[in-house]
Amino acid sequence: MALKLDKVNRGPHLSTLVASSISREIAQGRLKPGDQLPTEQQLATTFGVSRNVVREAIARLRSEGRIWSQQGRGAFVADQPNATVLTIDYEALQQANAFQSLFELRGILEVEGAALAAGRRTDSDLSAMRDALTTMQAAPYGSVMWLKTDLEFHKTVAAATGNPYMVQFLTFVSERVRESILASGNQQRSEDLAAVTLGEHQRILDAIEARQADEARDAMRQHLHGAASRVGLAEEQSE
Amino acid sequence: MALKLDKVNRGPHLSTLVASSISREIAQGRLKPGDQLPTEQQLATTFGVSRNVVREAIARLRSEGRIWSQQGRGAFVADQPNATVLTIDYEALQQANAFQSLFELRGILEVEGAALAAGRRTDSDLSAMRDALTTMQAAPYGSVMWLKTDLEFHKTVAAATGNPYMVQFLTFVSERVRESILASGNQQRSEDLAAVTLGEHQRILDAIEARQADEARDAMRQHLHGAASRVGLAEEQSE
DNA sequence: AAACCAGTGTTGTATGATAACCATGTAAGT
DNA sequence: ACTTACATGGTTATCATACAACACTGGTTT
Repeated sequence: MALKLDKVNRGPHLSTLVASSISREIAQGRLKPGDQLPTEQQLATTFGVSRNVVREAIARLRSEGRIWSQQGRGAFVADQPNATVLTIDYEALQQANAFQSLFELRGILEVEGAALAAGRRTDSDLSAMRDALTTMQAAPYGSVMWLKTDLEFHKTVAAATGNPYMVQFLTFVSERVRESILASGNQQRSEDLAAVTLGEHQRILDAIEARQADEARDAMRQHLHGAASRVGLAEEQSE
Repeated sequence: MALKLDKVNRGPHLSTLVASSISREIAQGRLKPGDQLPTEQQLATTFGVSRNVVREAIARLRSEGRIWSQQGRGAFVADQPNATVLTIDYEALQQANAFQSLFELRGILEVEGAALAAGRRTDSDLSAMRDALTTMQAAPYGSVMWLKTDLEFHKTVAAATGNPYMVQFLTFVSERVRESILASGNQQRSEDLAAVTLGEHQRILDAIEARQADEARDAMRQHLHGAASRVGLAEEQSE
């Protein structure tokens, strides 16, 4: 059975392909809330897979709250999607403007988070941030270890806000952003950039240590601005 | 009159039970990151279900990023959970400080979103916001319709940013916040409050129409401040 | 010692069958 | 006329089995 779907190589599981395909139908409005999906048998034949695979895809979509199903009736598109879960489509992020939007959202959270952190940080928060910074200094610029500790530093800043959801959301968004950066692979390597980045981090740390919210906000904003250009984001937003 | 019998007697699917059971094992540390899960066959026999059901449960957990599996090797507990999906525990939100944290996060997104909207809104964005405001005027304060259009207004503001993720995140967070408010049920009813709330909305709308970002930010901040007190949030944050 | 190779276990997929359930129509009973 | 019971077809939920693809292991050969 040669599957002649879109050559989406993401995830070698057929159920993943089927799930994202149905999900796309919903997102693009070809399947509206309340609509009944084709029967599992029909889906199986149209996708050229077994009914079992379709069921795994359905189970996934159901757990994401996108559809609901009832025995003897069928499967239907849920009225309010994302009822309990928030997901970000990996493939959609490959488009530049989508990535830029997510980066912007991350920026808002980071910048305001830094300001909050400046007002609330404890001494243990501070030492955690320092630790992350020193380990980042040891790692070579652009390496996996470097990126990891970079994210760790930002996470410690978020943690200093004392707002657990801030940590959760920021981690989630940053993770998606990092994935896209790694996938696109346009990461310049240079020791100069390492020093610049570390300096920006240091400035954030200093501001938070001094409990200066505005300065922290500004430092974070500048850091993200620098990070955007380093990654090759146009950033032609008017202000 | 048919009374509301056990509506959920219709047991959740077996795959859901299996999935949550495995999920609990992970959450409670009996299955640590990196650990290999029992084989599908073993899980099937221990749970007393078919291997097919186990596979649907696995598919679900895999989509949630909790586990990963490889053909010929087995399934393993993922190092970092919540890789692709973001969830918010409904139970945890019942605690006041958790709710307050989520409200704070929502505030950041709303306030900065309003500022962005002021810089980017189109005329159609503006008319959508006006429509939401007029329908809200017609609904009685505190009614379901009122809450719905209230959320709709905020969604139109988010849409005016042109950032789809802003809409997605804000909708998700606001939905959780609204659920908690409805559950707690401490919603005072008063015509005065309706007028006040509508006035706040109007001010936001005017600022966005005039493309004044700072004013929009301030108006939204004040609106949320008012909404917080109306819901009975202490809000003793220092600034 | 390194490369090859067969065997075994596991996941991924396909296929068929059965039970539970829903919706609808029709006949029987009141 | 109205309700109840039954029959029928369609759908999901679940089970069972079989095969293909892949990973790992250990022995054999080179």
